[in-house]
Amino acid sequence: MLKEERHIAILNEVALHNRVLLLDLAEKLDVSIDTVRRDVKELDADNKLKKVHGGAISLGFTNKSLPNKNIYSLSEKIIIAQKAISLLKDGAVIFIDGGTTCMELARLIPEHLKLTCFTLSLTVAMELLDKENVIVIFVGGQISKEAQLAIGANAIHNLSEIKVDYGFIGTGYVDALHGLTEFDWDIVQMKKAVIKASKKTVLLSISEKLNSQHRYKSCDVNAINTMITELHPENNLLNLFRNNDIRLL
Amino acid sequence: MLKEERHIAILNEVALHNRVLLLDLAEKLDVSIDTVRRDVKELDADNKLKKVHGGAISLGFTNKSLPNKNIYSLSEKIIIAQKAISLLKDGAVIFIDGGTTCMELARLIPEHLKLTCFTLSLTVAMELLDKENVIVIFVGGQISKEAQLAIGANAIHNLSEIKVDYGFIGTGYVDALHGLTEFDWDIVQMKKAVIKASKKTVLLSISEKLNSQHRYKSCDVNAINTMITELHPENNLLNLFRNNDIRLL
DNA sequence: AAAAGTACCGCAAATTATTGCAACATTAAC
DNA sequence: GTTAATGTTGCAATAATTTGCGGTACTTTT
Repeated sequence: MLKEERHIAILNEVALHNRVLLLDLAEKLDVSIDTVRRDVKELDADNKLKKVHGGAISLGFTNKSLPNKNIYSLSEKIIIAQKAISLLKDGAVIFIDGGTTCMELARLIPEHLKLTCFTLSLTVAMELLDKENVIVIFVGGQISKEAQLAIGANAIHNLSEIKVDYGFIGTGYVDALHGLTEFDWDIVQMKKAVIKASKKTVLLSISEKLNSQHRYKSCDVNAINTMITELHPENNLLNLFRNNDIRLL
Repeated sequence: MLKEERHIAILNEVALHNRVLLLDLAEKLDVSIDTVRRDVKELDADNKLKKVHGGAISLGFTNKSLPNKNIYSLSEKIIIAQKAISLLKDGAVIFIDGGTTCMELARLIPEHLKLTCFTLSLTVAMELLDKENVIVIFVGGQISKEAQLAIGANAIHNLSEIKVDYGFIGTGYVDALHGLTEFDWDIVQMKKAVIKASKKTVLLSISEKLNSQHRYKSCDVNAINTMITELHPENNLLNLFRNNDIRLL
């Protein structure tokens, strides 16, 4: 077998599976592992793939995670944010949660829209400062370093004194049976307070989070009035959520 | 499973749920927890995520990396901030105002110093998040778009319920005769509330602001306990302030 | 203060890489 | 056609990396 043939075959495998073990390649191509190793080394030098310990990985696969600046699943989140914005009319009083999806919501609020926005999130508040027609109210309290948002008794108390038209929240995990769950106890307390402070609660979640759960529960799914994913409302993945009186968007 | 594969999988999980336990990762990836720990350590070193006790959290849009704007008279402000920091001891409870000088103070707080910091400023709060030993409490309220800090009745009321050891404030204008003055009525109200909430008030001001005034008055100069400029305390420019019982630094 | 959970260190085993070398094939030159 | 030069391949010895485990130190929680 010619070297060129092998190179093409190797690139094929990598393109197909995103990753390949040298041992598998050696077996498949029926050459020694040393040869495969040398081949992969060359291909790596030519930037055709990335050689790693024990195998090779497709460039596309690795590059995707390199630009860390980019928000994970940004395009899906933009779809979600736009659906959420379609709910809003001038004069609405809303709450915007933290998290990247809610951040997109904040970012995509149109300039002309007149809103009053409550938030617990420093970054969301910063983002909203650019919106000429948005009144921003930060619900004070101790700031969680990890989540970059206000938590604690004071924040909860402050929330207890308001009632917004829409509360847009994210969640760490969501499951039709187990409801909205989180990793952090503190965060759960905040979600509960937000839900209580909202006439209508709108959940923003990318579909990848569906059917996952963690230790602490924020609420049941039917505590949510509207659920927005990047999927079409009729999508089969949402079937489990169709039973409850949830509006799917 | 290749190491790179795991790295990508870990970043996915972190991006998806913001936070994950090492134990969960170990189970999901079917490797020992030591391996996951080492992986997370590497990813942390590469600034792909943040490793925390027991798990990892997403950098997300945490990566503030705000372009260090050209701050006017930065070197003077650094001198002032360092003098201010010399007042602080472990366990102190302080308030930090908005403005670029106070921002420098926040930025230059040493890592080891254990503080509880109240603030009205979004940017100061963001800056303080990086300080491991600083508890950050944001005094909530409506956010002024220009000043990027909380103003209004709610914020003032919140301030009325606290008493900090040191209140570090800036001012728009300062004059020995006319005291501290501002351009904005709203801001003056906040300064007053901060002074009331501080056992000792420390004014941070570059010398360029000395002997200037504007329309609304926050307080008289002798309402200030300590005044810090970039000048040596014996400098003649400070003569007018030496009369009052102000400590010059 | 005690207990549980977590992190760090060093070690040994397993896996993978590298290197030098010999065998073989291919190419080029005479 | 023969020879020398070059390139390729497989092998073996050695080096490096990776991984899980045990012990210990450190954190957090109770």
